[in-house]
Amino acid sequence: MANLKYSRQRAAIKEYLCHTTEHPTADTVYLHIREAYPNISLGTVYRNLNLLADTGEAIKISTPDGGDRFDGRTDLHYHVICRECGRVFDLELGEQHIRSINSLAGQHFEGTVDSHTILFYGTCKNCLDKKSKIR
Amino acid sequence: MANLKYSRQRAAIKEYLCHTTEHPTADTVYLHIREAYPNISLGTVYRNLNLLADTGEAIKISTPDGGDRFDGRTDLHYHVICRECGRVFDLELGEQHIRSINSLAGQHFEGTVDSHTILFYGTCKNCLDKKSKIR
DNA sequence: TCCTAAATAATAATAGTTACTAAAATCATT
DNA sequence: AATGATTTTAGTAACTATTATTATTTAGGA
Repeated sequence: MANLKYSRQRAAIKEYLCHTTEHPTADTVYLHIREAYPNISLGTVYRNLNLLADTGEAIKISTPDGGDRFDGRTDLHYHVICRECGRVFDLELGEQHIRSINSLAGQHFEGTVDSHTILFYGTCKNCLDKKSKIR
Repeated sequence: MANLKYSRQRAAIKEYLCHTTEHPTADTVYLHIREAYPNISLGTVYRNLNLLADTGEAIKISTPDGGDRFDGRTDLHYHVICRECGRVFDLELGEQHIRSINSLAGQHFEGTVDSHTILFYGTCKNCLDKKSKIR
């Protein structure tokens, strides 16, 4: 499965993902990496993002609107989408909660459950502050 | 918001969604409704599915691979995707669990959390049986 | 340095979905 | 039942996100 060769482009993409918390889309990654590698192609970005997701070096987050987003943080955690600004935030509940949600689900399903993703919806601190200023 | 006029096509789509548990994609709905309304167009299906989702008469489920799926069951519940066959199943944990997951998340987030969706991954009973026969 | 496999940029192609428009259907009012 | 304002439709074009193709370049072991 892993006949991977080093590439500057992939290294730059991983580097970027690991140092941002904005959960960028492929296109956002593309626009960013482009500053250092002006001829990088969008296809290369997609291929490497999927590669990183396959090797567990990144996480792909499916959101209902807009394209998929990517996260360089790979420990088990969840995400909150702010309904106001659309930004995606990390949310950590702790492994014991994650496991208990899985087993709870397993008890209610005629089969096995081994993992899950949760997408929370709400309003981020920033947008709450903005709203309270208007009132 | 609601200047809705009746349409046979929308009624048929809702009827179908309410009587199936297969969580069809827009295309699957299209192929089905076509049997009764051979000239219905895919655009009409999409428009009505989104309309039903907007009015709360159906739920739109975003899955990582393939198109969105729709569910005529509108009470709060979750979904399990079988990794083997790709089918989507309903899973009910009960309102108290749903609320407690929301409030737990709220405690770990600098903002407010008002809802969430969970997508569980596992293996359905059918596929477990098939696997055990092979061994 | 040479060679092979992998990665790239550029482009074409695909999937899923939304937008547009003239014609048809709905439905309240006559 | 006919009128008319509004919505919905079918058909089609357009768009967005993503994957596939391919000739060229690059990585890295022998």
